[in-house]
Amino acid sequence: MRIGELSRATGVPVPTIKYYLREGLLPQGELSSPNQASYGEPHLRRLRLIRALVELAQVPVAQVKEILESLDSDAVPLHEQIGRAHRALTPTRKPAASDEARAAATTQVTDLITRRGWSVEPEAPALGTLIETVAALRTLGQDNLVSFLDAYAEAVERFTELEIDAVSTNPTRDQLAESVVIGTILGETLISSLRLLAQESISAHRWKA
Amino acid sequence: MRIGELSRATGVPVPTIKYYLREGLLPQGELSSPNQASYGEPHLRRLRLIRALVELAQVPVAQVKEILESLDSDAVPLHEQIGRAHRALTPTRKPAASDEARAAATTQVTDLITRRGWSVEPEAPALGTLIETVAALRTLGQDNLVSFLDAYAEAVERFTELEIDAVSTNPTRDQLAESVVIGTILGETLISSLRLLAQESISAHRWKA
DNA sequence: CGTTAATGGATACTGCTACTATCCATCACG
DNA sequence: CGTGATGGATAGTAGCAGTATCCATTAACG
Repeated sequence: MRIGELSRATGVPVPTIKYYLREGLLPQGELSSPNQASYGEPHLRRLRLIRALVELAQVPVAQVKEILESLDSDAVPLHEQIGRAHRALTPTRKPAASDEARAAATTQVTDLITRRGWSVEPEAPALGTLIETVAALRTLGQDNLVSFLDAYAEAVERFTELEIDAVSTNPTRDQLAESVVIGTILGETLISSLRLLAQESISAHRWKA
Repeated sequence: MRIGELSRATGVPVPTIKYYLREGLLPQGELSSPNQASYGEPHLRRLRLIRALVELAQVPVAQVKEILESLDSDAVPLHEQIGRAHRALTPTRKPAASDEARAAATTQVTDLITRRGWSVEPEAPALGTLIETVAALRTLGQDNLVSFLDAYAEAVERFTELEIDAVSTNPTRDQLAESVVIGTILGETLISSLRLLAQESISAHRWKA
């Protein structure tokens, strides 16, 4: 397959594919002559994955690169691969909430984690986001929403477990890792759309006319 | 309150506040002289909301503006207000999936909606995203994840209902609308962090060393 | 009452991201 | 042999989210 066919098969413009090659998102094709390379099935799959992450899930290109690198490093254990992907997904945010608000949110969140028996290391990237979010919700006067933390956590735990079971049927380690990452990222887009639809439906029943 | 105090109270730099004023995200303060304006409690709340949406939820400034406008238009019915916010949140995406893939995804999604008895208009902004996501998942060979659509939908429906009940305790219509919008957007950040944590925990139990 | 610092308003500039566009020296194919 | 595509390099672009600068006031302190 040459670059043009790759482009036709996916709808991605040739210059964009060249850009992904430059950035190292897409591995180089095999060179048969100084200006002739051939791409295979893996390139096609990879390119589709890139587009799904960039377009649908709105993941920045730089982070897609990190995620793909974590997928390709099959020397490291699976749990660590997932950790890297998580880190790539979580922007390091400077603390915005006030100190008191964050302190309160921190205890609430750690309590929740203890209550659910989750084993989460204190440097988990998502922890900071969760704490800041809880703090922000309180500061914005939405304490009643915060009171659902447990309900959210339970629901999330339930289907994350389902998801990991499903994904565990993958034959090879590589495919398993890929499924986890795709599931994490596209799963989020999925859930978020479902949420909007559910909301629209409920809002229609409750408040329409 | 003058702009400097607003800045000190929120940690947002003065030039940034000026920028939000320029862009119409933040209403003008009351002018007492040609170069002296005073801002009140509402401005403070509004500014905090803007920062939460921009920083935590990563909503683009232009869309925050639309969302705030939908909140401020209290002449229109609540359901329509929510619809506008949803529209602001959903980027109009050009179809990326192949026609067959999208057709299949479309029937699957509409079936789901019928099954759940949701009332969703066909132009609902989230519908397109959901369909494209399902199509992408199939194209990427993740059919087993798609098989959870129903489980996701059920869980989502359950806590969306809870959420709306909670939010309905708000005394005024304005506050209700604001709560719905904050809940929709920050709730998503919340769920997404919880999901990462749950995943980390389960992955630790299952695959660590 | 004079001086210093802050303010509102306008305009310009910056850094970053995700591409596009252009060029050019090969190749492949009819 | 000519035409069009290719790989590779370099340069340019549009949009976004602020920053920076300037200016003519005005507030606040000593």
